[in-house]
Amino acid sequence: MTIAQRNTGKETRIQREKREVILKAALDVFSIQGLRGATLEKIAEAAGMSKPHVIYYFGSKDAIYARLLESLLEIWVSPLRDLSRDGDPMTEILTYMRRKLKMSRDMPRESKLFATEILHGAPRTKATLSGDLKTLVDEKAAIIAGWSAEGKIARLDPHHLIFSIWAMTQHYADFDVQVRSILPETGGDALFDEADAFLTSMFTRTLRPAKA
Amino acid sequence: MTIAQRNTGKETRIQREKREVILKAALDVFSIQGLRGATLEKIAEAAGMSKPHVIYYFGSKDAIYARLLESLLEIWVSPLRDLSRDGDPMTEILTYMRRKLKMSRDMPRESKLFATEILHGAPRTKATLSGDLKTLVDEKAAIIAGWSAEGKIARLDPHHLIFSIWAMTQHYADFDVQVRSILPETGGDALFDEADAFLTSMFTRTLRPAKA
DNA sequence: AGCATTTCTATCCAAATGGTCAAAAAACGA
DNA sequence: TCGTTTTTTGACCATTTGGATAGAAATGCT
Repeated sequence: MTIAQRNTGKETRIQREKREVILKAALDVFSIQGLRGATLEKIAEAAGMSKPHVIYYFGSKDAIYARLLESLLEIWVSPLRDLSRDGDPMTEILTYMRRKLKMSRDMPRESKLFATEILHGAPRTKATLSGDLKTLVDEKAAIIAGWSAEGKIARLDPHHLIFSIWAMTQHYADFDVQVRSILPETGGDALFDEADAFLTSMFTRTLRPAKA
Repeated sequence: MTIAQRNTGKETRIQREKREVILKAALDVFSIQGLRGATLEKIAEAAGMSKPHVIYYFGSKDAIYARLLESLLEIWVSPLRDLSRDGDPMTEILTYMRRKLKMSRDMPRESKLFATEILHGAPRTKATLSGDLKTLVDEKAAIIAGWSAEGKIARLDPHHLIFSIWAMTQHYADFDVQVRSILPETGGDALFDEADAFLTSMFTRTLRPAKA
């Protein structure tokens, strides 16, 4: 009987650890191969255990994928939550951009997993997108619109501003193969330093309010 | 015997038409489901023919995918080829951005196909990326760097500028599900009109040279 | 130690799927 | 019209793969 079925509520230390290992391995495999391209075999091998063992802990391949996605969504939007009405507008937005960029640098597999999910039509995320995420984005967009109206930053569509931050930062994680194919050989972090400089400059110019 | 095997060199009208139909159907299926998620069955159904018939014309599923990708790459970079040293710098770059945005609007399936390929590590495109594409990008980046040095546009890294155009424009095609989940209901083209306005404004501010 | 529970895997199974084959149907050329 | 070639598909096959089963090994409990 699998643990998923038994599910006595409490989780032992060994269960937590094994699940951890499996999720790590699954992230490696899913992020590159996608849900359909990944096989239980590959995940099991990456996790250093047998295929039935993986099933024992999660019940099904889809369950692992769903679990990864679920725990990811929360982390993924967290930088936006911290954008505060009370801070300096320019600083708040640039800080948000930088935190997203750091996430791309430090969690490229997570970024790719999320990207693949959306790209394929977000079958198991759509509800969250148009629910919690929309609520959050609308809320923060309102803050930005406020700054805009007060003349503290330039007049621009706050939703599209947020999209542009997503697009630009995630690009460096999701399409890193392309980026690195074109750029001269740069060590992992150097690329992100370049990106930081460019994006900081770009968003600074974009946000700077027109002279009154 | 399949046509792919026989391959007498010449292609009849009926062959061209059937291949066309199959490629169209395959694009529909691949762009949403990915290479592994798509099945010959689905492609055949979408093309209105039997599974062996699809094999008859292309030999294998992978061959269809490869063919789609190949013919796509050329189209995909063509707007960049038109960026000319002789034009007005700001106009040239904004025009390039707009053409890319239009491609996202008019060819979202192609955009997603390409995105998925890169996301999964570009296994069959890497050579082209670091070859022809890199050459082209380096060439155009040099033009932009020239404009930059002459003070006709702001000082900025031309490679990252190009990446930013890719990232922003493709975002609206590849992540349209997310974008539309968050934005209030807007008809297909209205979204791209908004995006056009935002991006034009963003890149104008980014590129405008600092006062001498 | 001895029993019960949990952890783990070898083996197997059924469904899905990419692709083959032989033959029917259609199109073509004389 | 009649033989030839091309087009089309139903039936079939081999492999892959997600997952079930049963039992072995380990662990925990008393």
